[in-house]
Formats: sequence, structure tokens, C-alpha cells
Amino acid sequence: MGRGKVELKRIENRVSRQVTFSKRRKGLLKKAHELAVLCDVDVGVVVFSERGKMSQYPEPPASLTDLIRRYEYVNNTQLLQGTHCTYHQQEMIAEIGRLRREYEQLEASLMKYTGEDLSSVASVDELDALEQQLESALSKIRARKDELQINLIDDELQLQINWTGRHDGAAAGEVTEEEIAEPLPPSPSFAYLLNVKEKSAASTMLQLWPQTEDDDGDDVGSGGAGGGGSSSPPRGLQLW
Amino acid sequence: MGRGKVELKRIENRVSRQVTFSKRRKGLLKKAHELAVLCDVDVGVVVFSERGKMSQYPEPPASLTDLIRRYEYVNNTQLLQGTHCTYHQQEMIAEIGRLRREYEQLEASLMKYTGEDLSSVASVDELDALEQQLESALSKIRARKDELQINLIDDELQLQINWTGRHDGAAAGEVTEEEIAEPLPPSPSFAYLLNVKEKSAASTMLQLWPQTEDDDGDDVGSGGAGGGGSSSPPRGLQLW
DNA sequence: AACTATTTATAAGA
DNA sequence: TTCTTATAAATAGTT
Repeated sequence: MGRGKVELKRIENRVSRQVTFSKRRKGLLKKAHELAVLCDVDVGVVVFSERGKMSQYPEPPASLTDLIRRYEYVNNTQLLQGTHCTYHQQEMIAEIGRLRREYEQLEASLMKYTGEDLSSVASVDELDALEQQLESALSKIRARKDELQINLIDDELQLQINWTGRHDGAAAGEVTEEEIAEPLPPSPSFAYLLNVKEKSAASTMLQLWPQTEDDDGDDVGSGGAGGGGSSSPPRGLQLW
Repeated sequence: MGRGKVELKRIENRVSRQVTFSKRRKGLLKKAHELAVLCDVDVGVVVFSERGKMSQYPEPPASLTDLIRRYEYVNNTQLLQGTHCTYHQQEMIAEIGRLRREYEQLEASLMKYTGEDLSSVASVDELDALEQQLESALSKIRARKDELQINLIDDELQLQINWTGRHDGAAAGEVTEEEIAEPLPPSPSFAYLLNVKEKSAASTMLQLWPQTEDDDGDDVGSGGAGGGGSSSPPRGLQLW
């Protein structure tokens, strides 16, 4: 369904494959939900992305687990006890490899921008491009600086006005508040590095625990690494 | 899709429900298959009819079982408790955490140098410092550019001299060689990212395999869970 | 991420 | 169940 037929074979283009994956995964989960609701039956779906991220229907792990139990019962398969650490370990090893590679690339980039190591920039053209980028960065930085300084001046001005004019504390607060440079918006695009919420940026992501919306439900077993840590994170199995 | 919209609620008519179930189950399994093939990912589906009959994707129970195993892993449902796997896993988990954090920091730095995200640079002083660094980088880049260009000119000059003067190829080679920008010195300080030689830089390093001379530190994961791989690597990736 | 031309899926009817 | 057909949905390619 789309601008052309697709033959049923692996999409070779990495990007198309990824895009198609997103679209179709969404579609599949929707279909699963519809089937479950319309026909009042139990449906379970698990999808692992190429990078190992898992999606599932039904949403909360609990139900899928139930389904799996049922599946196992039907199959007389007894596998929730196996001694299979291997698979997960493989994933972790792969993850570590990926992270190292990405880290390396990033570090190389940084070295260029810092001028610390230009050895990877062999051509004049590349140097030109880099130069331009740096100049663009510089202008942004200067703009930001100006902005900050103007804010400071504004603030002082407001302060003076408030001191010389009426002494209304509340009003003063509101006035200055508006233009204060947003202090550290939590840079959402990197959230995934700490947490597992965001999807887009995660070129490198090994899902070590299930994704849930606001979560709490997953009883992954407090045990884990540090053992105790029950207080701080509301999400359990916080490994680091 | 059909002659009328359907609202997403249980179909009350028993027969319609049954018919719809058949059709949609078929559709769902087809979609699952397409997703799996097109995007080269693992997909698992289980459907229980009202009367308890089970359908699944992939077809032979074996594969779905594997998927379920994977699901169990991802959910940590029994991970981290296996007595003998635990130690290495803990190390790997810690390693992954470290790498992610370092990656994050690096990425944030890069964003500053690129000017893409200055939100973490809140003070004028910091901006000043950044500005200076960038200017320093720029001057290095320009120096490097000049150097390259001079080399080019030198080369041409030498060429002309060699053409007009004596035709001694070897001598010409030596003269120009001196100033040619060192082509990609292997950036030793990052060696640890690929290999495990260097110690100094390794703020983040988990030894995953024994140190050997050459090595290509890539893709550890190929070996699959089955892992009969006693033959291939002479150094055996002895992880646990 | 949004758009749209097409292909698919499927509801209803036979 | 299966076939047909009108229509709703999904989505491939594009921007």
C-alpha cells in the first residue's frame, strides 16, 4: 500500500528499512489491538528492532507475560527456567562495541572542532568547511553572549525601576522573568542516554528493561547490581 | 477497511465476530511476516481464539520460543540472578553505563563547539572561554590549510625544477616528503576504543578479551548463541 | 514529520 | 468458508 508494490524481501537500504520498520511496527501493533478488541480475544505481539529494542502488545509487560505463560502451557514448553545467559550477553557485547565505535567517531569530531587533531582533515576543502562551521558556531556563541548581556542589563534596569518606582515585589518578579535566558532546558534529545524514553536519537541503545509510559509497574526484581537502591529512582532496576 | 467504518469495540454479533476474527487474524499474521522479512527483524505473534485455539507467528513453534526467550531476557525476568553469569554481566552493564555517560558528555561538548546547543553554557564567562577556544581552533585550521597549500605549491615547484633541472626521481621524493602533512597518525590516544593496548586513556575500559598483538577489535557478537566456535579465533574470546 | 498516490485489508453481501 | 466489491486503512515514495 503505497506508491509502489513492494516485493517481500529484506529492504536493503538502511534508512528505508528503518523508516518502514517504524511505520509497519506501528501498524502491526494497531492491528493486534484491533483484533483483540473487536473479537475479544487474546493477542500478543513482540517486535525486536534491528538494534534490539523491543516493542510489544499488549503494552504492560504483565499481560504479555500471561500470554506467554499460556503459550507455554499450550506447548508444554518449559522455558522460564533455562540457564541461558548467553543471548543477553551477546547483546551487551554488541552494545559495548557499538558504543565504543560511536564514542570514537564523536571524539574524532570533537578533536576537529577543537583543532586538537586535524590529521583526519586532509584536504583544503574539508578545512574550508570546518572553518565555516566554526565561524557559524562562533557567531551563535556571540549572539548568545549578547543575549545574556542584554538580559543582565535589562534585569538591572528593571531592578532600578522597581527601586525608584513602586516597590511591588510580585510584579517585579513577573516582569524580569520573561526574558531570562532559559536555564538549562534538560536537552531532551539526549534523554535516552540516561533513560530509555526517547526513541529517535537512540542509534545506540540496548534495551535493558521494558519501556513503559510513566511506569512503575515493572517488578524487575530489586536484586540487581547495587542491591539496595530502592529510594532514588521511581523505576526500579536502575542499573546506573 | 470495508464497506463501513467499524468502531473499535467488541463485535457483539457472534458470527460477525468469528468471521472478522478469521480475516483479521490472517491479516495480522501476514503483516507480522511482512514486517519480519522487509525489515529483517524478529517478530512474534500469538493469538488465542475465543475457543482457545492458538495461532502464532512464526509458524514453527521453535522460533516463537526463541523470541519468548529473548523477551524474557529483555524483561530481566530472570537475569542477574543466574549465579555464574552474573559477574561478567555486572561488569558489562557497568561498562555500558560508563560508555553512555561518556558519550553523552562528549556529545554535549560537541554541541557546544558546533553552536548547535548552547543551552548548557549559561554564563558569559563560559561563552567567552568557548569563543577563545574556537578562535584558537580556527587559527589552527587556517595554519593547517596554509600548510597544505604551501605544500601543494612546493610540490609543483619541485616538479618544475625536476623537469627543468636534472631528472632525479628519488631526490625529488625526499625533498617534498619532509613537509607533507603527516597522513593520519593513528591517533594513539584512542586506540583503546578499538583495541585494548593503551592504559592511560582508558577511563572506561572493560577487558573483554585477552590482549594480543594485532587484532581487529570489531564485532564481537557474531558468534551466535549456539557458539560452537572453538575453531576460528586463536585467542578465544574467553568471556565467561 | 507530513503529504498523497497507490496498494492492501477488509466489511458487507452473496 | 470463499468470492466479490465497495470502501476504509496502511503505507511507499516524496518533500
